[in-house]
Amino acid sequence: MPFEPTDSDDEEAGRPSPASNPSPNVPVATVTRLALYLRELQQLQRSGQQRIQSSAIAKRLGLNDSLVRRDLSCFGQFGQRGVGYSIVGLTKAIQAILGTDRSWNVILIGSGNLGRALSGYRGFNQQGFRLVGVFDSDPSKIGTKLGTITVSPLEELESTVEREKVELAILAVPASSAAIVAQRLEDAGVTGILNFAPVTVRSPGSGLTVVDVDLAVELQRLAFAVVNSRG
Amino acid sequence: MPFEPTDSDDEEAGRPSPASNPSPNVPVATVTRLALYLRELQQLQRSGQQRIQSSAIAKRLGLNDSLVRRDLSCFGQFGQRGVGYSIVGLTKAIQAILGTDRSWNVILIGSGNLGRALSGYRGFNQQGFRLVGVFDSDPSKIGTKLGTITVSPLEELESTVEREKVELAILAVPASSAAIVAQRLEDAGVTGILNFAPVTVRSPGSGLTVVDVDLAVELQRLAFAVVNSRG
DNA sequence: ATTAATTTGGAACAAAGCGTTTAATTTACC
DNA sequence: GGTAAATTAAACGCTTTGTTCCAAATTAAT
Repeated sequence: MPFEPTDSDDEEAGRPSPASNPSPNVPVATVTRLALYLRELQQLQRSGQQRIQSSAIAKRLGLNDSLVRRDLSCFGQFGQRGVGYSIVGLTKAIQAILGTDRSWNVILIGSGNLGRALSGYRGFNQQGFRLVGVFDSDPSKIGTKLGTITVSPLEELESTVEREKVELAILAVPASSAAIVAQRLEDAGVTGILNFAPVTVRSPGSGLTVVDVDLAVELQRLAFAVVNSRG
Repeated sequence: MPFEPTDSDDEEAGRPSPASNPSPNVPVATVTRLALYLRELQQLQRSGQQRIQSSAIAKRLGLNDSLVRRDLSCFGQFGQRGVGYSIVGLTKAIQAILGTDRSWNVILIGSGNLGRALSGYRGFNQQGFRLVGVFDSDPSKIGTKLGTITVSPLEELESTVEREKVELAILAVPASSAAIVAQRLEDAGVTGILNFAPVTVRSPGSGLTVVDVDLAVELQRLAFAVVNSRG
């Protein structure tokens, strides 16, 4: 009987940290893996396959089958017992979970080396992220083209955010100006920042969400892992 | 009495996963934070400051003081009671922990948009990572300059790794060729790969360490966090 | 039809990681 | 000397994470 309500989560309550975790039931690690499942599924879809089992997904990523199922069952029932998952169905389901079943308007701040590379990154477009503006404060950069997009002066940031309903921004500016630009982005109404600047761009309790990617930190993590693996 | 031996870790033993975690006592999150502490310390050092307290480091990163101290005390005693930490001393200590107290020879595979951006990234050099080669399979790229380095044909990969004692590689090639190149890197003797290709480059149980950075995945995580924050 | 095999769903369990708190120790300053 | 400040180290509890186990559902075969 599948008629029991699924609100078994307030059975033993106890939420000491009400604002710390955005969505209580979902582990952070699950979200990251979901994106990886999506990557594999899209690859399978291109190969023409129709159905897939949790065990096959797990094998491709070196995980346990039940972990895959548990990750998915956090959000609903997407599979068919005895059969498996429809690849297109599961793809759409995961996209809906991640919020990439629609298009996101994104702007890029900083047209240096990294900014130029990011503007041309195909993965963004393929996952529904639409680059609608590139900004820089350097006058010599303004007016130059990055692919099909022309670099605009930083002054036009606010107006573009409003006009294009921009929600996400990619921050690829020097560390020295990152904090100021982040504040302007927040004030302009941007709700999410992918921050490549090697500084802390912390939201002071606001609704701003920041995901940090520090390339030097990643290399340091690699160095540590290498040093501590042989021994 | 501070004379008790500090091997309290085998008191209740139980290591069901012997090869999964390189260094048992150190949480992964600690390593990541260590790199962030280092970032802040280097910034402080440039400002000419001599000493720092754990509470000040914590405040800069939005953390708890005791977490900073506990992270550090995983590896030894670097502070002075009643005083705090010497900035230069702690900087060197963290570098020693991370393995960046020496120079690492690094090669870059792939001279596309992302590869070009990474080759010019100052953060790598500042942390002791020395780029000693850039490789590409595209004949039209070979011979072109990335900063001071000339792009070499992929065929020379193995000889360069041996000659320059290369330990780390940055993989910035298309997904389709990532697995093959990764295998070649491992065979050549590279022990660590920073992988930007959106595919699983898993070591089949070898000594190879891989750190993945998938830019699309990061944006998807951001989208999820944004969607699930307002509610 | 009925049975057997496969596969998901979901609860229960166990362990590890993580962060905070508390007490003890050392240093600096008055 | 005594007090305040700051690190250490251990202990505690909570959260998170991954696995195991069993029930439910579908397909295929007998």
